[in-house]
Amino acid sequence: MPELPEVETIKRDLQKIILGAKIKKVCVYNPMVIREPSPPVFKKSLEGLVIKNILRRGKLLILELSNGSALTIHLKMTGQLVLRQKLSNSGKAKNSRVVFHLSGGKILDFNDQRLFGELRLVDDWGKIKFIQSLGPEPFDLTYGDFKDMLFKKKTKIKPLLMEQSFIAGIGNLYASEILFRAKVDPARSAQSLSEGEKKAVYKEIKKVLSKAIKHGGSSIDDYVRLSGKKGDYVKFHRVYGRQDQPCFVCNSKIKKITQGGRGTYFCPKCQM
DNA sequence: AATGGGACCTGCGCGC
DNA sequence: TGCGCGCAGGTCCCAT
Repeated sequence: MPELPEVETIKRDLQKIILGAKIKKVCVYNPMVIREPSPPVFKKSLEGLVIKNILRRGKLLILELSNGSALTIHLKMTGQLVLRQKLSNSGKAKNSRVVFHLSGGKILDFNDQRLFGELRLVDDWGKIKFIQSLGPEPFDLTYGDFKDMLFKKKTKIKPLLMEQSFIAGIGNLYASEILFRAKVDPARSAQSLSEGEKKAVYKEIKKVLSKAIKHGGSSIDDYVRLSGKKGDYVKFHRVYGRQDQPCFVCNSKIKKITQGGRGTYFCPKCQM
């Protein structure tokens, strides 16, 4: 499940491999993932453009193109961007939805089992509603900002960390991991955190995300890097996916609860 | 403002 | 072996 570290990893991989490449041909195998414009216009407009810049905002990838437009890619749950050496006779892999044939013989495959992923071609990516609704990037955040943002927030801290309009880029997995390391109960009301706890959460947001980026993200389920290789951060997970297993710190059983329809993992002793 | 639910999808693992 | 079910979680949307 791609969150900020996974998307950032893909962004950096893309910068090394496809920056400056020309989009020669676009093959659409499932038009459902193209949100705008219509799939035929999407395909026709993209062909011939050069990839000038590659950015990330929250969990969204942004490819700026030579005519000033931008291709945005949201991987949602199961989306993958994979560089293929070659494809089978059908021209696609199992879940290829859109395949970009680039100059230099590079093939970029947008693969997405569950079809939640979204591609858009827009004139001005700053005007995308989703972008405008995003909160600050975690790495741009000062502690003063963060403290102000928590002020009078009654919401539980864990769902709050996942709210993209609050902070951009944190999803279900990293929210649990951050709170474990900060020793904060995920069910606590955000405004009830002590100064020390707020500071701990703030610090762990940056620490966990940057370490995860350093290790190429977390490959559980579908996420892979551009090369098809897995991200390495799973070995640092302390709570995510570990219900009923012993806490690495105190040996208590890790618990799983549901918050806002999502699984939350935590240690009932370390995070009292 | 906060919270809960459903919707969008598919494949997997479970129990029977 | 096979069927049906619940579950995974990013985001939007609606209801309370």
